[in-house]
Amino acid sequence: MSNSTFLVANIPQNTNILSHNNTIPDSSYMLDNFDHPSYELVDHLLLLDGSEEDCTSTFSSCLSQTTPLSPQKTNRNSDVSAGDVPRSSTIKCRGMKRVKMDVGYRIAFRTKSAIDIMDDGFKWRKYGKKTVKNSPNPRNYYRCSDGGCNVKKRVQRDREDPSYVITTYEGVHNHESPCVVYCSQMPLILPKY
DNA sequence: CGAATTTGACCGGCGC
DNA sequence: GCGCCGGTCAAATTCG
Repeated sequence: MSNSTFLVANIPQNTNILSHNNTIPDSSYMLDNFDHPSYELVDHLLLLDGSEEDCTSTFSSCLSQTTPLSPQKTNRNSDVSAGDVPRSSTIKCRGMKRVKMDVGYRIAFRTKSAIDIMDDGFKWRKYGKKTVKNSPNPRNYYRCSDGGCNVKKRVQRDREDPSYVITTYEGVHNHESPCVVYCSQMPLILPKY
């Protein structure tokens, strides 16, 4: 198996997503602690450098299996929507020059949700929207609105079942989640028994 | 009125 | 080299 992991899980009710620490969370932690009244985490796909897996195709084709797909080259002639998880991302600098760089950490989640944007504790700024080939649903691009934080996420509805939302996080936050900061500043009140 | 979002244009990568 | 496609920029527009 390559350095990617694929898990399928029905997540027990518990705590909020991405509230663990100041980074993209540990996937097992998220799986253990995912909870939100509006969404249900169904699948997640952890992708590290070098993975060539395609989240959308993986999610779409693996709903009934729990083993990882063998890595596949994105093929323009197939019905795979290329680019869900690129091997590396490009960052465009001023003057439309792009600098290729390793993204380091990617993780994709498939959640059943009526809303597109999960409240993960971070503040995101939308910077693009794109209709992708072979998908009726547009893909939305978000960037962490914290200055200096380069984390991005892509949000797209599952092309086979629009009731599912596929969210791909890319990068690691270099700051605390505003939610964590807020909670840590609150006085600790313990219930009396 | 400043911040956030929308959206058309542009760019680079890749396959042919 | 050309065309397709995904990703990003940035001006225009909308929102609070």
